[in-house]
Amino acid sequence: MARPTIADIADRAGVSKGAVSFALNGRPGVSEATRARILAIAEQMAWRPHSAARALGASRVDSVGLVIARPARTLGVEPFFAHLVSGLQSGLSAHSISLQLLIVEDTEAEIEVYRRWNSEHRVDGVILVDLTVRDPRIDELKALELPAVVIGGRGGKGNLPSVWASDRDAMLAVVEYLAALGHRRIAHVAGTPNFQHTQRRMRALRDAAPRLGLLEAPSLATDFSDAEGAATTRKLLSQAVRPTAIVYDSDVMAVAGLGVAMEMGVSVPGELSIVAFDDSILTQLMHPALTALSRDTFEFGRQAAEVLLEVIADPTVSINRRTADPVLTVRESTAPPA
Amino acid sequence: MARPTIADIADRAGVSKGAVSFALNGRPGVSEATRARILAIAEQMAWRPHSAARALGASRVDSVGLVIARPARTLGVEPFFAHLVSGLQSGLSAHSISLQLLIVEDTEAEIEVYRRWNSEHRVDGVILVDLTVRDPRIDELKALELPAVVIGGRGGKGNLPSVWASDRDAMLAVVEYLAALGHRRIAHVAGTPNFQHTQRRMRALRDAAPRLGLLEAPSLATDFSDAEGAATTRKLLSQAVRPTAIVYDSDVMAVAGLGVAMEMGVSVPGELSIVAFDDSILTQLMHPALTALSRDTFEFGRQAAEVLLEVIADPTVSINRRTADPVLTVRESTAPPA
DNA sequence: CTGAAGTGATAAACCGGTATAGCTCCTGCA
DNA sequence: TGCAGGAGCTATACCGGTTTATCACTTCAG
Repeated sequence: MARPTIADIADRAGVSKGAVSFALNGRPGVSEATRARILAIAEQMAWRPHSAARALGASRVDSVGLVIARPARTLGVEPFFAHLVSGLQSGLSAHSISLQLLIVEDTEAEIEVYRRWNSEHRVDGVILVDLTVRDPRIDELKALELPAVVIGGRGGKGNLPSVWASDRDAMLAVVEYLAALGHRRIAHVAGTPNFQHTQRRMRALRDAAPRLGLLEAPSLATDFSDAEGAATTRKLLSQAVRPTAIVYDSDVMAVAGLGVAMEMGVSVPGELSIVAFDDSILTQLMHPALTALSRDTFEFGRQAAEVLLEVIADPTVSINRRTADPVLTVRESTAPPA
Repeated sequence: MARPTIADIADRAGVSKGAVSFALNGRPGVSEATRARILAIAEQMAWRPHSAARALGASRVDSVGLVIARPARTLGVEPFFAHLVSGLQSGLSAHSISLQLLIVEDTEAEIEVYRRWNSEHRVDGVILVDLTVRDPRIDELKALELPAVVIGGRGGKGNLPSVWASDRDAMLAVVEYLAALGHRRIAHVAGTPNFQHTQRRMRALRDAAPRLGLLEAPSLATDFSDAEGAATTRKLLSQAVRPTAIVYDSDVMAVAGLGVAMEMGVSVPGELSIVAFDDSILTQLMHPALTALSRDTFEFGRQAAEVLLEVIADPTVSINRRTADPVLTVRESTAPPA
């Protein structure tokens, strides 16, 4: 037989389709004896639910979506997303729910995807990353009534459920460590100021500067690319009075920055300490290896999956789950200033 | 109205459900006038097909799958997959077909996924990557009668449709260039010998060695990790007579190798030339920047999508499409030997 | 003028599940 | 003895499309 249906099982067991459905879904309506018999037959016939049929009757699809709106070129190098996706899948597969992944060019296209997914009933909910200030996606998702979980920051004004770690505490951990080493001129090569996480980091640094007695603590915006990371570093190191430490908002930019330092003959960590705000093989392969802030992105994804499933089950709940803080992994790129 | 169905459209247009279905799918059975009227109403009501309903009646799901069996840690750093996925999606979205992406630990789990997808009718076909020698997936997919396209090599003994570039020609381009520079001792830090592409590269080097007058041209197997790449490099550079050039099967290993050269005081490209078999930001960020073989992975993915759709439409066709050869991007890590 | 073929449509079955109303026993209690 | 109530199961409607059998009507050839 090509592909058994519950009707086939019902025939074989001498019961009705309904009874089989009850038995397979573990809901009351059949005796334990009958249930066991049906389950045994289903097992033996290697029955699997037809996902489309199930999605048609009930209205869940057992599938959630993740849209990433970044140019693929940037993506390739960001270990963040690969780990996130793995974690999400690990959290979802326990409930045999699949993940739809889509990479698009911009937020506009991303919103279009949500509309389509929603109207075609392709997903039960979505995961949101890279929240921006006054993010248009929030209103859109509210309007569509599509369950969603925000990753990396609280759910914004729409108060969507979220899974987040404290960017503020992370930034504080970094600068407090640098200050303890004796650094007083610390620069911050930030990401896109439009992103909320970038803003939180900039604010944390600005707030901490007086308390730590920093003479200088500028945050410089970039587009997260290696090119702008390098350019910004070049500018910083060309000043009459250089910073003695630079904090980069991503591993890619930190690596680019290290390249500039070498090119300009600035020794790391002798004359300049470098810290990356994200850890990856990239930071470990460098010479010197870079001190970096490591987060458990896999676990992040797993928790996001969990929260999303709760939200799908009950769209009224509002969860804001804080995850473990990132930890500073000290390597060779940081030392007391000369 | 929450979500219009074809029944709603039929009501509004004063025709039957069947007529609406015919009109929307561009098949005969309705007059041009009626068709136009129905299409206008559907448009106005913002109707979208319910994917599950469609999948139930017909037996296509408008969704294809890609399973990657590699540890997520490796994945993050491989730009290859991000570009491939983007390319696939670009090729698929033109036909509004979605991509199911799954990352699993090993081939066994991968096969399990194919079985599940097939029995749950979740995908119309799949893309296969990292073909191994006597790959068990081929027989499995044949048995499941699940349309599939192999990426990166011909379809193996099962003769599955494929999209590929010539690893042989690529390797020849690299060693011929190195030989032309004057190198006679070239080592090859290869990947997993279990992978077909690794084998093809090893064979190409071995075959070309006599013709190019190479004194030495060993291929050393690794697991593609940065750790083994470094260890193998250390061994090569510890020999009494060192190779003057090393070709690495991946960008990550090449970077690790460069690190070892620096650590051992071997100047690049002065005493050692380095070539990476894959290009990425990684190779560009190094100092010196690495000479690398660049392939158009995005285009690769796009073509694979195209071929897969053809195979789904007609499972009997056997396409083996060869794509553009990779080109050697020369940077600072290669020079004539001392 | 009749029969055959073709056009444009409809009604109903169907895909594989889920949800529900209702039926048949059996048990317990007044 | 009678009846309420629940357990266990069946029959059937339903989800939103696609597909097929059928039918009314026109047209055209013989």
